[in-house]
Amino acid sequence: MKDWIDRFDGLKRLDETIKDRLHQRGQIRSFPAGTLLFGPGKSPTHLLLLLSGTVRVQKQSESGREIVLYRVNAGDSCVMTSACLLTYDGGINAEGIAETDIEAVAIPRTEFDNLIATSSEFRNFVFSAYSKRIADLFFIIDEIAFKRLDIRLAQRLLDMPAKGNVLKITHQRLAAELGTAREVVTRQLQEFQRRGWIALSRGAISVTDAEALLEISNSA
Amino acid sequence: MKDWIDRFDGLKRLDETIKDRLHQRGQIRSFPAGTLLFGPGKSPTHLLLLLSGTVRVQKQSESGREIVLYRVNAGDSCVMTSACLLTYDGGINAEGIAETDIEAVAIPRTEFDNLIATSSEFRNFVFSAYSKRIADLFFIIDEIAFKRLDIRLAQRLLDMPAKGNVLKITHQRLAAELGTAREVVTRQLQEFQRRGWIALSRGAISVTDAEALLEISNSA
DNA sequence: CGGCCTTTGTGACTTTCTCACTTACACGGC
DNA sequence: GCCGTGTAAGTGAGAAAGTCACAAAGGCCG
Repeated sequence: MKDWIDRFDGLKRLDETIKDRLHQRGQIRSFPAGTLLFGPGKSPTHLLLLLSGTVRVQKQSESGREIVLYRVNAGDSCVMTSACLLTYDGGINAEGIAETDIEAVAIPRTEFDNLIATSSEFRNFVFSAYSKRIADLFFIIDEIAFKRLDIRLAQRLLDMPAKGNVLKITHQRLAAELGTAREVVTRQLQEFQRRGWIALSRGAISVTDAEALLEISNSA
Repeated sequence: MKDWIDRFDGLKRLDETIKDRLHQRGQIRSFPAGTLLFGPGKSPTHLLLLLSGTVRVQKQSESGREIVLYRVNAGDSCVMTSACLLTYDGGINAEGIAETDIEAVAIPRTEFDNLIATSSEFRNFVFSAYSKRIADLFFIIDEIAFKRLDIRLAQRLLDMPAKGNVLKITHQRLAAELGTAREVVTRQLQEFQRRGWIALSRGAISVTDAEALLEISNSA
């Protein structure tokens, strides 16, 4: 696993000296799918740069329901959680979960601080990662507050990673993706099925008319 | 306006040299209430440190509705918008508006970068400002997705700055605070009035039973 | 095959949103 | 004082979304 650095757009242009130090101090780690990377009571101690797999960041509400906030993909970094949640311990109860098996480079906090201080490219990398996350958050606030559920559901069905056109996902999880209740998702899915756009089965949804889904998902 | 620096918790402990530089490079500015500080087409060029007044950051949805994302108060900084939106121009369409007359210290972008590089205290200041904002965003996502409107409305009525117990605010604006529709707010306010908790008049709401509002606002 | 756990399905009801108007208020000009 | 003219607030009807409390499958394992 050499030269993982060049997999990160924002890091390519770092000085050679800095790259060396990153290589030296960053530890490559892997975690199996399902690992809780950080969460209430488990604050992150390292900046994670994702080499492969995806991390899902979600929030539990008091009522036990949950909502997906954003995902970190290969090539992205967990900047927000790492840099941020370190300074502020006032109980952000979001959690990060390895959605697939993942590989990541872990950079210790002190080294992170060091890099920020020495490299303007690295600063750029970090701040633009922040921006992206914040844009994501703004986006989902907008969606939850103002968009119709059928549209959002259709979008998710199209976005979701699928094998062939079959998604392996439960209604419960889809509800968490959208920040709504399971029953609502079930009913909406039934409506889609009734219209012949999808076919439902236990733990899986197969998309039979992606066109139609796309059309409705663009309809606002 | 000397020693504004000490008004910011996170900056008190800066080195004297750094403080001097801040004094030198930061320009004190004031803006009247209603000024658009940044927004679509007006990206921020400075980091603003608020000395007095409050800034409201909100987002317009495509449908024309709006929702308040967070507020920046005296002693806070517009870190998010400044540092962040500079690196990322992918159209974050949030806007910052002076809600009252405000006074702020403006730090040019280059100087900001410089400070980040040289002072670990400043880094801390910035990152913890970020954390706070992000925590705010997580919080409102949670609220919008899961909390009942009557409860949220009651909370806002209590939080809102009031003279005596009269709030000068329109239903429209309250709706934006909560990310909902005006009619919904109107009806809910009527219900509160019917119960004798508030009295409504054009452009103003007077709270007559704060106890009751408090009780309902804690009821979940 | 019979438990047992997870996932789905449903009815009945409440809350919230939307649309399309109507009514009230406030202020400035005449 | 009366009259426009905006802005703010009120309303009815119907649709969408969320809640609650169960009922029915589906799979897996002994």
